[in-house]
Formats: sequence, C-alpha cells, structure tokens
Amino acid sequence: MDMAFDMNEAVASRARQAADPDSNVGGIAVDRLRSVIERVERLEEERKALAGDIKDIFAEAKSAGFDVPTLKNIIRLRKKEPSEIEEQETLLDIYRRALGM
Amino acid sequence: MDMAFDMNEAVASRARQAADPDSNVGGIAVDRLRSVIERVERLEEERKALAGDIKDIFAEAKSAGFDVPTLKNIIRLRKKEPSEIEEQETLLDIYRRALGM
Amino acid sequence: MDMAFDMNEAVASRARQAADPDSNVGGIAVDRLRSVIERVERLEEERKALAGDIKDIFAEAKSAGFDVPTLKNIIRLRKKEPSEIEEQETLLDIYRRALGM
Amino acid sequence: MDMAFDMNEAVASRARQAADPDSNVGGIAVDRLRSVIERVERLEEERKALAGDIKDIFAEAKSAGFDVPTLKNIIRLRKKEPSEIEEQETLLDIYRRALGM
DNA sequence: CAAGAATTATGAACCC
DNA sequence: GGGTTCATAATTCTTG
Repeated sequence: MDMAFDMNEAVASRARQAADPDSNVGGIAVDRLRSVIERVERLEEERKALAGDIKDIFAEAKSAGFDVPTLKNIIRLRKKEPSEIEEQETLLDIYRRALGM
Repeated sequence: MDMAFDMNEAVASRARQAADPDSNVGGIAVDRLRSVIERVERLEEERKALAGDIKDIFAEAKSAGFDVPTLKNIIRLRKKEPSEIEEQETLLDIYRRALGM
Repeated sequence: MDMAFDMNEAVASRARQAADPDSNVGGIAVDRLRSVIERVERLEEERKALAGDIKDIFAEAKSAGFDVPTLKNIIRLRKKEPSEIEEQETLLDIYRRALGM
Repeated sequence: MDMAFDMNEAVASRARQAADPDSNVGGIAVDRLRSVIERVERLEEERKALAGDIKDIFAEAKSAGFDVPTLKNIIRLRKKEPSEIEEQETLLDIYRRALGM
C-alpha cells in the first residue's frame, strides 16, 4: 500500500506545492512573498484608517468655525524649528520688499 | 474694596486669558484649537511610523531578493476586482496590437 | 488566376492592415490612435524642455546668491490675489497668537 | 551746488532706489530678482498652456471612444525600452503565478 | 549607488 | 454629477 505512494511521488509533490504555502513556485519563496504582501497590506489599512481619523478631526474643526487650510498651515509650521521659520520669513520679507509686494 | 475688583476686571480678565488655556484669544477658542492641532499631530505621528514600517518591510524584501516595484505592482493589483484587472489588460493588449507593440 | 485573388482575400486584407496605418486593427482606428499618442508625446517633450529651462534659471539664480525656496515662495504668492494673501496671513497670525507661537 | 550732492547723498540714494528698478533694496539686486521671477513665470505659463493642450487631446480621444487610462498606459510604455517592459512583465507574471492570481 | 528631496501624475474630496 | 482643487503616491533627480 505505501509503495503506491512512491510511484506517484512526483505528482504528489506537485500537488503538495499547490496546497502548501511554504513551497517554492517558479523559484519564488511563496510563503515569504505572501508574508511581505500581507504585512504591507495590513499596515496600509491602518494608515488609511488614520487618514480617515484626521479627516474627521478637520471636519469637526471646520464645523466649529476653524479655517482648515490655516490649521494645516499651523501644523506645518510646528514641524519646523522656530529659527528656521524666522529665517524663511525674514528672507521672504526681504524679497517682497525688494519687489514692492 | 470690592470696587477695586470691578475697576480692574478688564485687566484681570486679560491676565487670566494669558494664563488660562481655556480662554479665548482674539476670538479663538484656544483650548479647542490646541486640541484639534495636537490630535492631528498625534495621528500624523502614527501615520509616519506606519510608513516607516512599510518601508522597512520593502527593504527586507529587497534583501531577500524580491523586486520591490513588482511587489508594489502586485499590491496595487490586489486592490482591484479581478474583472477590472482583466478588462484593463485586455484593452491594453488591443491598443498594443493596434500599434504593433 | 483570378480565383487566387478571392482565395487569399482574407490574408491579403490582413497584409494591407499591417502596412496601412489608416486601417482598423481589432476595431481600433489605428491612425487616430497613433495621432493621439504622438501629439501627446510631442507636447510632453515641450513640457519637459520648459521644465529644464526653469530648472536652469533657478540654478543660475542660486549661483547669483538667491535663495531658491524663497524665490518659489514668491512666485507662489504672486499667483494669488493680494486680498487673498492678506486674508490668509491675518488668519495665520490670529491662530499663531492664540497658540503663543 | 556740487556740495548738495554730498549732503544729501544718503537720502538721494534711497530715493533713486525707490524709483530705479536696477537698484539694490536691502542688499538684493532687484532687477535680477525681477528677471528671474518673470522668466520663470513666463515659462510656467507656457507649461500650463501645454498641459491644457494635452488635456484637450485626451478629452477629444475620450469622445472618439478611446480609453484614456489605457492611452496613458501606452504612452508610459513607449518611454521604456522593450527589454525593460519584457523584464517587468515577466517578473510580474512569476509573482502572480506564485500567488495564484 | 543609495537615500533624500522635489516634482509630477493619479486619485479622492469638496463645492457648485 | 461634473469640474476643480487638494492629497497622496510614484517617479525622478540630486546629493552624500
């Protein structure tokens, strides 16, 4: 009985490959490939959820009377060093004056 | 005595505003403004962390011999309906044939 | 002799299609397809050339001691209405004061 | 008469600066600044016009029954070497097979 | 050559 | 619902 198994070993092997996520297909480590893809997809889901949360907060802020572009502007400024902000604003002022703006 | 209070109420009020995050400054609800900004910043931090994680996974995959652009391609495909993929590939083939590509 | 004509009509037709850019291939108006693609490619070339010119100007300006990010900032400002600039700067100032920035 | 020259030189200089676009303002070469900005703005205008032309062509193509995303796809492909296209398609196929897609 | 920034293109969201 | 603006994603180019 168990000998019949040997006869079809090649075929059985191929069948296992189809069923077994750990096998190689065309020289590709299928299990690792799946792992990479699924982990990235998972993280992207979380990122998307956070983006939704942020959007909700801005919508709420808008309802409360805040100006959303200005809020975003503030958040952008807060990422910079105060000295960097100062420096850029100074330069901008110089150029604006030079142009009479 | 209690009159002194009234006399300086305006000044005292301004002093409280400077110290009290719940007060209004220039018609702006400061506490709420802070809340909005800090919540968004918190979520953006998390988003950034996730982006870093994704980057790490791709770097690891690259080290393991995977082709990163192709991985991204696969992930993009998996977001679409199979019928949509099929449709687009069919159209592309038709146009390529028409142009002899 | 004249029968050979008919017999091979289908083949001959396909041969003509291969040679004739005005023919249809798979229901596609090949000549029009080519026209669309080549016109877009031509315009994209021009766009790319202009992008190069702009880059050159900024490089030259940088050599002359100008701060390129500030130059871009100025150009961005000049696209807006003065009233719009004023309005946005006022709002930003209010929020910054409210936050003690 | 020539003495008035010296006495009011500083004031006269400032007056000239205000009137003369070639002067320096705050250490900035105003004429050169203007030149840079206006040249860039000119080129950006042209770029914008070309972008509009491209948009028009795609709109026309859409009306004629072409699928615009596929057209863009074709144009992207035509920018690549045939060998590069082949290579990428092969890799994609391998990964898809490995994942049973 | 890799990493980072900057630009461009695509897709989504908002307003009309 | 369509058009326009805005955000994100990808590609490209520069710099270390």
